[in-house]
Amino acid sequence: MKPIASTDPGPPLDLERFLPYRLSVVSERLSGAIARLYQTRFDLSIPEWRVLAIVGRHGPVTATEVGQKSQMDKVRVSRAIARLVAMDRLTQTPDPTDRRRKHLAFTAAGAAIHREIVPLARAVEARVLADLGVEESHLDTTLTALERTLGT
Amino acid sequence: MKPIASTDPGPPLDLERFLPYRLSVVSERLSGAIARLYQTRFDLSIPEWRVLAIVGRHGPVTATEVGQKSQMDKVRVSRAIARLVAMDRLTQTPDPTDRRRKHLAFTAAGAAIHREIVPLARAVEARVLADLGVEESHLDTTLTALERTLGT
DNA sequence: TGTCATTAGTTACAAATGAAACCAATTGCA
DNA sequence: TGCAATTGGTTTCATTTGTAACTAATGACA
Repeated sequence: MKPIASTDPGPPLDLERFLPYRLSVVSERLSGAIARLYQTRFDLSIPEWRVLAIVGRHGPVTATEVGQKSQMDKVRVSRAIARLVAMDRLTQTPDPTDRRRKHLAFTAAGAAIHREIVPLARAVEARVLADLGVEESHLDTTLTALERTLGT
Repeated sequence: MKPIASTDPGPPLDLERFLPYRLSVVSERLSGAIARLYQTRFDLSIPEWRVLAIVGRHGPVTATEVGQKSQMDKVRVSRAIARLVAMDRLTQTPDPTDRRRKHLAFTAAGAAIHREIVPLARAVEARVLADLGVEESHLDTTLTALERTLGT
């Protein structure tokens, strides 16, 4: 009988079986693939993509709202917006009742890009889900559970 | 009957329901929490942590092997190792048969840290899994499936 | 009203990251 | 052998990111 000291590290930890590591690798792969796709095809970064998605889904919004809905901090949001405005994909119109806020809306070019990227995103997602096979059904509930325990 | 043009974007895309986004947010949260933990307690970054885990699990290894086993590119590995060596947590001994390679091993300090961080990592993982409840059982198979389709 | 605290958004600075160039050692092969 | 191609690992440079400080505008409340 081997006594177990309270600091006994136990068996060595297998990185390949460690949940946070696996999650990170998988997420990194998927995001990376999508990032390359949008980068080469639309000169669009992931943060910029998220901003477009939020504007497309929720209409004219402020930077703060974008941040809340996209889980990005305000600096990242600010920079993504700045670039989208510079590329003439978004317009900023000051809120008359609070001149700190600016409402974001698509330009024609922005709307056009949005119309292109949404189906593309769906297609990528659909392909992954199809490849997943039977596990596909569990994925949503598993992610929901993770979001719950990690406090979205 | 509305005809559907081939470019019809369909309903606006909900970021909160978009798989790559959800995966990224969840992974980011978990990794972030762990990163802060290791940073404040051991002055250890995630890449450094991964290197220690690999050395602890696979014994003396080279930088290239670390890269393969931890899914990190060689630059990140090189820098993590450099810092671990500078902090006297790892030793590098040149391979006599190939003087480009250096075998990495723990110093006493490195081994001590490794003994501390592994149980801590397990504890974090265990807490998440416990919080997951019934979904816990699906998580592993779901991740395995994702790894398969995304090509680990 | 006047002032202090808060909020929206930007900027400045430092750290992390990756692509590409790089050096040194080894291998393949004429 | 000798030389080109490859491999292990590091460095350089540009880009991305986050923290903290900042400006401007609004709100709270004496």
